[in-house]
Amino acid sequence: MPPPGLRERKKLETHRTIALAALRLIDERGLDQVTVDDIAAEAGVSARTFFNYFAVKEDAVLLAYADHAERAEQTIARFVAQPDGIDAFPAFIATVREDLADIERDRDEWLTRLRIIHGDPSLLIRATVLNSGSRDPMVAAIAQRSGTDAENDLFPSLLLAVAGGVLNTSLSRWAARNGAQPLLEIFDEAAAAAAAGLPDPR
Amino acid sequence: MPPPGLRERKKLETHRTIALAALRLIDERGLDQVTVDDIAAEAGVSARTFFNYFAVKEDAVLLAYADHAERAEQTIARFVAQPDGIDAFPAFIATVREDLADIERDRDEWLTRLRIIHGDPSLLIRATVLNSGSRDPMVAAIAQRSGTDAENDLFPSLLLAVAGGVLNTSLSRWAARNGAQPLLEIFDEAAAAAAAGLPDPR
DNA sequence: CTGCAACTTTGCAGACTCTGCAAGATCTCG
DNA sequence: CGAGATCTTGCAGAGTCTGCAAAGTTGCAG
Repeated sequence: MPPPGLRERKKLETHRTIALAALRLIDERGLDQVTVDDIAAEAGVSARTFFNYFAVKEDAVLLAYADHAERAEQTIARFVAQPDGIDAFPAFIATVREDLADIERDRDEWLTRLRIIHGDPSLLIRATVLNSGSRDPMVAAIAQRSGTDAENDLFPSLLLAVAGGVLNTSLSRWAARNGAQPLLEIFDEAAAAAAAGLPDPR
Repeated sequence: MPPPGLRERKKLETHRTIALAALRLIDERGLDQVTVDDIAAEAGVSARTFFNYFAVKEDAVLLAYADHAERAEQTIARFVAQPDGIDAFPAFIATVREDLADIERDRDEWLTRLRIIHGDPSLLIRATVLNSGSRDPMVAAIAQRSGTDAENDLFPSLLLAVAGGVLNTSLSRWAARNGAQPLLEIFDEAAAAAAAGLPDPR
């Protein structure tokens, strides 16, 4: 692929500028106390331009990067490339685990984002919706790897749902502790418990 | 508790009338093609009254009954009353399983509702959020039963998240098959797979 | 470096969602 | 029956989000 031109770079930059402006303002005042006009002004664009980048206000908090779809594709590719001989669930967990590094990298930004989400469940809703775009391809990839059928077998969808639960619980706990405990450590514990079928801890 | 008076009954009836009107119109035309005014007119109330019952338009599709909170309390109570000697996860699954009977009872209504939700993921978001109200009490109940700590242990939150995944996957599959396969059958299969730690099916 | 095509930003008009408030209607209960 | 509580309604207004067309930028070929 050719190197991205100025136009492309400007677009990514504008996206990020708006997203960070939204994150900052909403963290300070709360979602309801920040209007689209506020965010646009803070980011130095018109309100109309805001909506060229984000379909709804909430998305500005959630879509940190413009290349959301590409990232999902890459995650799927890495999942497919996991070594043979591993069951689909641990393979999927291992794949997601790799993505957590991105989050640890922008640690404070993500802690802020998660704090905001925790404070306003309507954002949580939106986060689920955003992931739903990559849902079907993921289910298809899981089906292929596990030799099941995405339409007829429960397994692929269930695996994705459970893995999502593991991820969400981990992120939420990590944020609740304000990052004090390493995200990977929490995630590993959660994944192990799920893989064991959630027996009562003794 | 005293028998509910006329006022109380009217309120429940209005709630249900609006909810069913919304379900019908949105099933026909799609969420975006139905305004609050449409729903209010169909239900025979003013638009302002609509908002006295539902905070946002989407809730009219999702809140079939006005006694949402009470039902959640009852579910928790039934969970706490599950026989001793069972681990928290199977006990929770058994509790949720009992609630599925309510859904099978209003079968067509629920199939419609799930079809609408499937067509518009933003509703799925909202459904998650609505459950978030009963989240903390549920987590607390799970913590108590499993002898863990809701704040410090990952187990209770994780259990709830995984069980939610099992439920959502089951409902979604049931709706995808348009009710052809019994919901309980699907749910049992999903619960068994999760309890086994999601091994690859052979 | 010019000029055109493609794309982005912007303002504006307008539909729609949702809230606060106060008046009027309806229910409860003594 | 009558006072008080509760519910419904209309209205004004803030805010979200979309379509459209004008104006500004960028990419690229000549």
